[in-house]
Amino acid sequence: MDCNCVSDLLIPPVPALWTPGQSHHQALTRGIAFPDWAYKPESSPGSRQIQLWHFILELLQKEEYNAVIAWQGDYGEFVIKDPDEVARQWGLRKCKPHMNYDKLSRALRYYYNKRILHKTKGKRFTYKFNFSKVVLVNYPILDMANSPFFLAQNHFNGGSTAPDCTPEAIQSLFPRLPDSGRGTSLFDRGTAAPGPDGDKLRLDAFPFLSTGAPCYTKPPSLLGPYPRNPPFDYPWGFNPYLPGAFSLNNCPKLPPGSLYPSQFYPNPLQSSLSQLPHPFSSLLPPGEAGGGERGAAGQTGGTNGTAGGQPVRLCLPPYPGSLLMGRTDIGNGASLAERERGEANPPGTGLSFGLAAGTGTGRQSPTERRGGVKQDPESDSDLEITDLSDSSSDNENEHDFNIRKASSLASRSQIVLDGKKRSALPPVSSPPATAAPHPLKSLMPVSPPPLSLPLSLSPSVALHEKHRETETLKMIHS
DNA sequence: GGCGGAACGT
DNA sequence: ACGTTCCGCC
Repeated sequence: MDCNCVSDLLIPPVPALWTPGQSHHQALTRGIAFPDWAYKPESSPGSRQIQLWHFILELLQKEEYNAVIAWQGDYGEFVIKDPDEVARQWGLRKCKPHMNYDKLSRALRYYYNKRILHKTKGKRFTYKFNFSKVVLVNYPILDMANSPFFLAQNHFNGGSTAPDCTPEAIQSLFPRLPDSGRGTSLFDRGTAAPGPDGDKLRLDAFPFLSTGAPCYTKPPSLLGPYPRNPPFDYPWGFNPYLPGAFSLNNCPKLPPGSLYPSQFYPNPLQSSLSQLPHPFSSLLPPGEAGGGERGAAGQTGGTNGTAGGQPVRLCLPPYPGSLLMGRTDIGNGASLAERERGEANPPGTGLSFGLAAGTGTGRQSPTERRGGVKQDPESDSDLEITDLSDSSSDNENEHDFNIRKASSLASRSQIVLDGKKRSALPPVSSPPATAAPHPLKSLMPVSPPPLSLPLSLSPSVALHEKHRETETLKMIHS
């Protein structure tokens, strides 16, 4: 081919697996680590070209592109500050030298119908991700059943399995996992009629769940959450963005034998999403919702802020109310209100940030960076979204549910936060493991019992987790 | 700038 | 399917 603009740009010469003591630089400079399959050349069998929304997330995640594209405004909202540059980068990625913002934006507009994106009206070059969809579609497998988010989603779907959590959807998230290229499903689908029991997740198909290679023995959602600095704890223990647990932003070095064993492969998208903030932040009083950093930083070019005096990269979308509501972005309370007030977005209302992008050193402009090493997670997460409900119109039942659910969840999070304040969960740097109650577990009394699926990952781990769970419950109830 | 139809490519 | 390219319209 006369176009070599993909492989040499996208496939960084980095080890496929992140392990403690390995590839730290690569991982930490971007605050992420990618699974090996994420580095497959796009020309490799079974691979497909990166999708635009993923590329956008990728840019949003990169510190050096903050002047080009950045989270700004409402939750999931981002601004293309330099449309030409974004288009140029996209053209680079896709070997389309004549790409421009007009064309790119046409592609973005195609996402409207898919509910992946929508336009923030009245704000130039501003779009908004529908993270409830993105996240749900991309992270349904691990611990969703235990999360209020999942419950909410279920609720909205009449108690049936969330449509986006179908085996097909999950399969689509990992189209290039080792077996997928050979047509092996992630699911052992029963030969009988498909159904709730007919589809079993093939855990062994997930490299990060496998037991062969040195690897995290269980997904982070099953581990106790890696201790996060308040207010970034996820009360239900399942962070749909899967941040701190293995986000290298928060745990730059996973000590051997730590709560988080050696390696876990984050989904590249998840890595992007790992920078999302506390989902409940807007439900909490401002003082509890992240220090109010967002309001100041978010609208002022919004690339940086401070936390604890340390420079923190704020490349995060604001509060995911949509997640909480288990609805599309449009369906969440904040966005609904936002729409009603013409999408005006008062900054600083309950918006907070997670910490992201570790080093903060040596920022490069995209221009400086051109020709440099690029990476491409190139996840092929399909986002063909089947949203049974019309996101543009909330019926009263859903609205009512939203309110009830929100208050319920808010109180839950408050409980956890209160508990945290008193019990002083160890910070990120603290010795982990048994001392850290699992926020999800702490919610067990009000949550349905966990499905057996995740716990079956590893008997020993399951036992250990069970033990911890018991311990946690003791703590909570004492 | 933003939208979406249409034809087209891969 | 997912854009890319072009374009008329607002």
